[in-house]
Amino acid sequence: MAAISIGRLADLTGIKVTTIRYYETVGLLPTPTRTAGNRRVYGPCDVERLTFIRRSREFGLSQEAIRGLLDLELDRRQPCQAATRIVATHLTEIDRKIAELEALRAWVHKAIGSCRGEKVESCAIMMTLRGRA
Amino acid sequence: MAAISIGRLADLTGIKVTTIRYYETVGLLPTPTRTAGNRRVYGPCDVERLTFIRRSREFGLSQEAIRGLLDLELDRRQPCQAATRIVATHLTEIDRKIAELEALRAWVHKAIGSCRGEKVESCAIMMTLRGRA
DNA sequence: CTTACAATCGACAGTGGCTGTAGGAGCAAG
DNA sequence: CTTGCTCCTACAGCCACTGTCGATTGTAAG
Repeated sequence: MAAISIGRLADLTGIKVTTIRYYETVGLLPTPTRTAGNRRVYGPCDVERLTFIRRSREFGLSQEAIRGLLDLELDRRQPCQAATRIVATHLTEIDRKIAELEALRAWVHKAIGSCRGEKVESCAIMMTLRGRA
Repeated sequence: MAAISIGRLADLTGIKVTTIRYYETVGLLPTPTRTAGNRRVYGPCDVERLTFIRRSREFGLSQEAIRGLLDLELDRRQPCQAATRIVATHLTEIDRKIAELEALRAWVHKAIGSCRGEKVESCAIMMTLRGRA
């Protein structure tokens, strides 16, 4: 059998040891078996599952979303609409955040552009922050 | 004297009562005087200061940055380079976040686009999440 | 004056997704 | 046997708040 320690699992997946233990506490990873010396023992399935989690996190998916996708992995013969829905919702969220940041960027950019290097009292940026609008 | 209660201050500035108390604990607002019945009493300066904080938060500035700007407000005759630097740093950070989200968006969009409505096992999105890359 | 109700009080837990710290115990090589 | 690495649990901290609790104070109506 391929017994894998937590450190080895960390190396294999690129997830830190502390984060692996954290994922266990929040239920993203099942509680593993232990050695006589109380060390966690993992197998190939855990490598796959944790890799799936890492990739999902790289996608920016929330733990809740990842939980949903992991549930779908339990029965791979289902149609994949549920998966698509989760990821599409996430895409919408990304678009919303981008739009928010673009608007913010324009505002901050404009404020900086109108500063003429004056004193704090008359600085356009500071005026904007004090302003009533 | 214009004695202002915490609730009135909240209405005047658009900041929640709980948040005002929170700002006091973290030092963004000074500890106010109290009535005989232990209620916080504010004045016009507090309205100005809290408005400044609200506007700065709308800019997306961190508490640390806001603290820096509030310090500058203490001596308004200084040149405003320090203020400009704080806000410019923030702009850079916004740009970085936008770039990050754009890249993420492209990746997620591509993954969704390649899904052909199959079963979970063969779904392109799920394959991507399982993948070794 | 009483009663009802709104406003306020302090303290502390929870959010998400981890990271960091403290103080140990297990285990292989030299 | 000792050194040095990995691993263990438990808990605090990050950010910027929000929510909850029961207790107290202020105020308007009856």
